[in-house]
Amino acid sequence: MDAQAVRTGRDERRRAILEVARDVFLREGYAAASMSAIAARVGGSKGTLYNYFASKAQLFAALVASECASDAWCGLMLQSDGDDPAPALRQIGRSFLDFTLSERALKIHRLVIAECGRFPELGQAFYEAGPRRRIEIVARWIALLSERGRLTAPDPDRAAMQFLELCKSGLHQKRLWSVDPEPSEAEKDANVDSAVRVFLAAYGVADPGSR
Amino acid sequence: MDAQAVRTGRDERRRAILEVARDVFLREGYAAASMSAIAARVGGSKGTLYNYFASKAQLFAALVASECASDAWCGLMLQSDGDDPAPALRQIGRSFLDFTLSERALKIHRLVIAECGRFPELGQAFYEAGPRRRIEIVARWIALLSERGRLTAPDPDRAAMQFLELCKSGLHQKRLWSVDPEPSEAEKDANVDSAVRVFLAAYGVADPGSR
DNA sequence: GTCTATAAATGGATAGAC
DNA sequence: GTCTATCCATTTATAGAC
Repeated sequence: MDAQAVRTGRDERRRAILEVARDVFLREGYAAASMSAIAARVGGSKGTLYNYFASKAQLFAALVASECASDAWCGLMLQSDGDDPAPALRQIGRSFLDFTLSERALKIHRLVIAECGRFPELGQAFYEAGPRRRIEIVARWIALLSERGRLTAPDPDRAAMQFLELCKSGLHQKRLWSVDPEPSEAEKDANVDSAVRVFLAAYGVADPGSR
Repeated sequence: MDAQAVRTGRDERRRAILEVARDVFLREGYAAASMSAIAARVGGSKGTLYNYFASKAQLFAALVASECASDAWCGLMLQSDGDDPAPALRQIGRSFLDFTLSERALKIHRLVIAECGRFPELGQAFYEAGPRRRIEIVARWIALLSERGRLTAPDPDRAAMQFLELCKSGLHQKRLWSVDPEPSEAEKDANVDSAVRVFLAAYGVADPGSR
């Protein structure tokens, strides 16, 4: 149908605009990014751009919303649910760290934090879609293993938060403040290993068989 | 002397400008803040402003540098060095949390993170003056107690990072993303208490006498 | 040193031809 | 729907009187 073709054509261009807008906003920040620059990089004109998004603020909001909806924003691999918590924790921690230290995650992290004063609802939305979601996934897993008697975590939510923070410890801050270029694989592994050790010292069960 | 009087007059005005600049930059962000607004709020004119700082970027850099030099940026109370680690840890954690969750710390945190792409050396400077300095203070204390046999932390630096991250866990993120208005005293205490528990489970020494 | 006035550029947003 | 051309506000930064 023609209507359908027009619809998909419009959607495609809309997506193209959002893609370019993401690049420009992430690189320049909200205030410094200009609609002119975005229009130029999309290839069209400013008139067309304003036909798709009524204002700069709305374009920015749409961009952040689409980013929230993306599954990539979760960044958590949680497949192994065997009985031994240690290897599963290591895998969770490592996939979390890989995602959370990626250039893409860091940039959007910086941008939303910078602008959540101007757009409070975006900060909230991002927290729910990202950190909060990850905490809940890990908390459910911890609760499950607690029921099975492989962990003793009376407050799974808190334990999950603590574990993820332990995995980040140091590395995320350094990257966020652009001090280190990027941590090595060995550094990441060391962080996760130590996090698992600390976590299990507090929430593990005495298991003489595995020692 | 006249020269001295002129010098202090200049320095005083310079300080006044920096004070206003801090307010404006923290509230608006770098790009959105305008030299006109700063000049107006200082009381003088733009001409005068440019007499003290050659450009917007240099004013911003001077502002951040003065903030780095401020002792307030440390935010760590470390007085009790008795033999029992638990109460000392609680005090360290609580003073750290009070500072790091304060409106002032959060705002400058957001600002520097937002602009460290444009001003990489500022991110570095702030990391050294803030997080890094706190970690070192705590690490030295942990090393001391390890020597005394009250803790078993083979890597004091890592242990210090982990402890501070544990204290923040959850609260700092939520505040940074402007989700929660401000945590209650009870919430802060609960976070620190749990952090101390986890930390001592991993790095404490078996001490039957205190059980 | 400090002011007023202004230059020069760029920003978001819109009008109107096609 | 898309383009060109433009409006109007605002920006950084400077010139020149005092």
